[in-house]
Amino acid sequence: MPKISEQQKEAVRVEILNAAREVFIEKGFEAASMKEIVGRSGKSFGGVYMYYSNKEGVFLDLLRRQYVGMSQDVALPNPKSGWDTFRLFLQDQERRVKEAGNGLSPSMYEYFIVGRRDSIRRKWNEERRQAVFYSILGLIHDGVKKGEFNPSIPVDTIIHFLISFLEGIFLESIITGPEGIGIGNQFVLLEDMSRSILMPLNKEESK
Amino acid sequence: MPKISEQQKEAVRVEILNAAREVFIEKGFEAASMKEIVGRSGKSFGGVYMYYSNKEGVFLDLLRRQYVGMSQDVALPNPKSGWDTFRLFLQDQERRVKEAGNGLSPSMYEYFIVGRRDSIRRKWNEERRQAVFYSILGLIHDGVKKGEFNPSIPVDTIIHFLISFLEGIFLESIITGPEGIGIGNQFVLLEDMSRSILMPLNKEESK
Amino acid sequence: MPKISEQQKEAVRVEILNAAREVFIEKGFEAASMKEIVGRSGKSFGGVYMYYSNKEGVFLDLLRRQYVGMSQDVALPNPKSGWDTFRLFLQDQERRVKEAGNGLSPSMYEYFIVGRRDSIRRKWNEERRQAVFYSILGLIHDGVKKGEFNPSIPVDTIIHFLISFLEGIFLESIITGPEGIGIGNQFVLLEDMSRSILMPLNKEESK
Amino acid sequence: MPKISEQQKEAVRVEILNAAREVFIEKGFEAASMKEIVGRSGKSFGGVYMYYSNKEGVFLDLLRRQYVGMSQDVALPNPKSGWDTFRLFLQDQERRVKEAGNGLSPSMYEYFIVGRRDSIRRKWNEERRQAVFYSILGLIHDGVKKGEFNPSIPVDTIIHFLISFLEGIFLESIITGPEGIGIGNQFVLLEDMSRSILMPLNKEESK
DNA sequence: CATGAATGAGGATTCATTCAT
DNA sequence: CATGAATGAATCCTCATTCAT
Repeated sequence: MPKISEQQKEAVRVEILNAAREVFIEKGFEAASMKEIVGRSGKSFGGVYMYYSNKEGVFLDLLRRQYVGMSQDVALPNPKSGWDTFRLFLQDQERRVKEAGNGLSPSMYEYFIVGRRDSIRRKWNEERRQAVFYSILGLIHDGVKKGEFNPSIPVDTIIHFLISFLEGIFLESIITGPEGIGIGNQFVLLEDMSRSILMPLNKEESK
Repeated sequence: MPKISEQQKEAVRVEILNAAREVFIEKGFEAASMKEIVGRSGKSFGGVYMYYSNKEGVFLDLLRRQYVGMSQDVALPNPKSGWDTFRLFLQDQERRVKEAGNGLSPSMYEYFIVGRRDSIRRKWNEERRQAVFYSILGLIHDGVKKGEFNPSIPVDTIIHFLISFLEGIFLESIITGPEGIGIGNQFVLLEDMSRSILMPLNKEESK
Repeated sequence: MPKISEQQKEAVRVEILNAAREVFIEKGFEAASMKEIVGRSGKSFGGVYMYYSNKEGVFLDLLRRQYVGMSQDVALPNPKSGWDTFRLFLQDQERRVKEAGNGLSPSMYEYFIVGRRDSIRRKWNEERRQAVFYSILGLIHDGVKKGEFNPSIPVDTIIHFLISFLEGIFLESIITGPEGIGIGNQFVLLEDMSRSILMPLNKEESK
Repeated sequence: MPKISEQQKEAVRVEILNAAREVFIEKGFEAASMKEIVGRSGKSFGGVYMYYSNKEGVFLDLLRRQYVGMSQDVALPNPKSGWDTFRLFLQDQERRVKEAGNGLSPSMYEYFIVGRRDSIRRKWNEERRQAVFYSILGLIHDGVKKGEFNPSIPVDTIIHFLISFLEGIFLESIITGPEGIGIGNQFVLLEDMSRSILMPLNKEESK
């Protein structure tokens, strides 16, 4: 018979994670200290280590929850047109890009860059990448099924390109700042390109 | 009257930087230790600290020289057509992307991400970004001057977009690895897009 | 009126001790963790601490039971000749020596060595030593009573010597391993010596 | 050009080792803390770690120096009779046994017992054992060469037996204390036995 | 100019024991 | 009686930088 319920455990985890998120956001992964996470969480060292076996464990739970959240957003059934859904996705990304510097993304990039040769970190990154890949794939399939999209080039390439661009503009927003890189204009251009790639028929129709 | 000439000083700096590059590439910025840099350079602590006031100084000199090198490549006068030059630029980038994980880029991203709120690091990043920005701007101006390019959208936006994409694919190559992200295909798509944006008249001419 | 009978209590103790023995054998006394003992016993921290007030308590109960077991073996009435009984004792020791590294002995030696200045541990060691001393004393007295033994030197000295040798060969078996120290030959030599000390008359008789 | 001479380095090492010896003797290997060694040595953490890479390194240097010292004692050329030399060896051991509890031996036994499954520690123990083995072997060979000794049983077995006994009486002296185990009498008995094994001719002569 | 020994605060993590439930 | 979550001091070790020589 557990002494505290799963709900209570979850509540404790959330307390720890909230403290940890603050610290990781302020300091990054490496420079974040367990002492500070422990202090801000109002717990003791032993208390935190009961829930997570090390700093990396705390960080990965934070990442995992973030991506679960994101996937659920996308996974919602949607009655809109394929293109409208795709545009909503882009708008959502634009919004996220603008506040990229204030969230967990910087720590995450640091974590994956520094740990690029560590097999465990690579696996986590792979999962994250797959999640994004399949999210976009779903959007495109949706548009294709609805007869709206007729991609003129392999879908794989389109998605890889989109991911590269999105990762890049995230990174730019983080290190250069959201101002001065014309985020809005970049997304307008991205939308135009996406339209002409996914719906090349429009052009033919306009002939 | 200095006891050793500027040339000798430069030679020492190069020795230090060569050692430092190795260490930064292997360990990243934060995890690189001055002890190892000192050891590999064959110098003493005091010796290294005579030329650079701290680890950051070593790293920044390394970055600076790398970007000076890159800018000079691009700044060479060139007799080719504007589009050919632009394509060469893209090909050069593609090549760099493929070996991004083995160079200084990972350390650099780590450095700028972690230090995104540090004004000194921001300034350095700004310079690096400007260098790339003006390189591309030069390429486009060249094409425009030669009557080949007729950008359909503001040049600023084009460049910001290119930079985002390039930063993104660099990052992907670093953390996910150069295989499995279809670098070649992404660059083909990028070339197509660049052509249709920079030389939209071609389409009309082809009508 | 106790809620659980003494038998039930004993059963719980045995469960705890079985788990504890495993852990102490694997890790030694200091490195053994209560967490692991608790885990393997299938009990809770509170449960274990109800029966033993600390790690030392668990360990000492384990030792105590082991020596009670040993003493009982020896204390059995025996109809054999004094010398045969003595030889059986040596053979039993030889067998134990060969598997010394896999039992509780290493932890025990660790415990008594590290705690050599602790009066409580000294007292326990004294008891253990007395138990062995009187076991051997019994064997010799038996032989003397039966008219077989006629020790040429003080019995005390004989026993101290025997104990030293046995402790030493145990220790050697533990730290150097049972192979390569010629355990069998050592015991043959010990037997020869014992015979010539305990039964010096034989020689004279053989004249 | 080293900043400090090898002699100065050695002096620092000796300072550290003196402090470490005290701490190891008082607390044992595991319980000794680097903090205390650092404190007593009058050095800083970094200072100590410049000379030894970890606690084990300090301890092993201490052991090594002790055994080098012992071997040198024995290695001295000696003009005495073989038996006199052997007796001196036994007397030397007796003296050491009496003060075993106050030296490094307890920590050493702890270290080798706890680490009996660690290949590095085993190797060190093997070396220590070999050193003792060959010391005794030298003594016996000396006596044989001088025509005094004529061992009635294999020399290997004699030495293994001697080592077992010596290890055992050391251990007894440590955990039970030098009083009450009749060290003097044990050594008298050992000497008698050794004589009758190494010089069995005496008996025949006495016939 | 050059050396490299020395500093010491700070890092993550462990674990026997307690006590509110 | 029994639970097991929580405590927090203590562990070893690292490393950028300084400064006496």
